[in-house]
Amino acid sequence: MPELAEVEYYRKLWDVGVGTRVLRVALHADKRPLRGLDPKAVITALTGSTLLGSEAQAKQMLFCFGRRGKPTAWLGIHLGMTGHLRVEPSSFTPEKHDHLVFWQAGRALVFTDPRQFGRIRFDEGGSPPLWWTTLPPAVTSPEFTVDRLRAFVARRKKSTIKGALLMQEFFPGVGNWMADEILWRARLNPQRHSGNLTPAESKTLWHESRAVCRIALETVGVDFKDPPAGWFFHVRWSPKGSCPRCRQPIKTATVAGRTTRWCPKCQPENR
DNA sequence: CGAGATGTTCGGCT
DNA sequence: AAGCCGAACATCTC
Repeated sequence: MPELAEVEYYRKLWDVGVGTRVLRVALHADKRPLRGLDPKAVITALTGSTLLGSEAQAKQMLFCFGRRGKPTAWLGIHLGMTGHLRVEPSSFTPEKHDHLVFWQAGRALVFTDPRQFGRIRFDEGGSPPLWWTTLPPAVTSPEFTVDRLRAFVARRKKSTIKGALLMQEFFPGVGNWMADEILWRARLNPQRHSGNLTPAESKTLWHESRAVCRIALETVGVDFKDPPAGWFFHVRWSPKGSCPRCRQPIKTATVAGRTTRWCPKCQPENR
């Protein structure tokens, strides 16, 4: 489920626990999401510490823990394909897929991931870890310029545009449904090669990437409500959907290894 | 029951 | 040699 905006939504769910001490930690040390992290190090560092705050970037979340108001440990969570966060009462008992639980007074903060493609990271220290501070510029940021996008698609000329949009190194946070939404709005066929985009098409791709990320964060990211009416989002979950603009039946194919849907009329192949 | 699922990583091939 | 593709990961749902 989780792309850019869903990740932001889940991050905020744990805000109720910010400023509060962690009384107990439970984790599934031998399961995939912990990726071999030393369970003792995590439990020792976080038990008795206070959740100081959190941030989301791309498909990643960073939770800061500390003592006496000073940061001492950093927990990263990537939700993978099926991960999510939630809050339970303090009487909560973890089940099979609850890989990480923080009990505080009156509540439990829970990370669940049945398919276990998610990933926990953990670092101690006074400042955010390198893997966090070196994430690429957000699509919605001023550093995400049309010139950088043109250079990127030119370099990835053998990749389909759909494939390029899924590359986290340049489009951090964009996932399968957002990529389809961006291409539909930009009227670009997902199977076209990145290297064939005209300068004008690259500019449209840049513009729509930013619009989709921004609006998704304002809707899905705030309270998990659907994106606005008229978005491709609403028809792309079934092969029988029709284009919100022209009512043409949409097409389905595997592009860049992912199920991809588009409007054959609005997004023609033209090579 | 089999296919496919909103993600990443790795190995193999060009 | 960079970069693309398909398979693998582990489980659940339709």
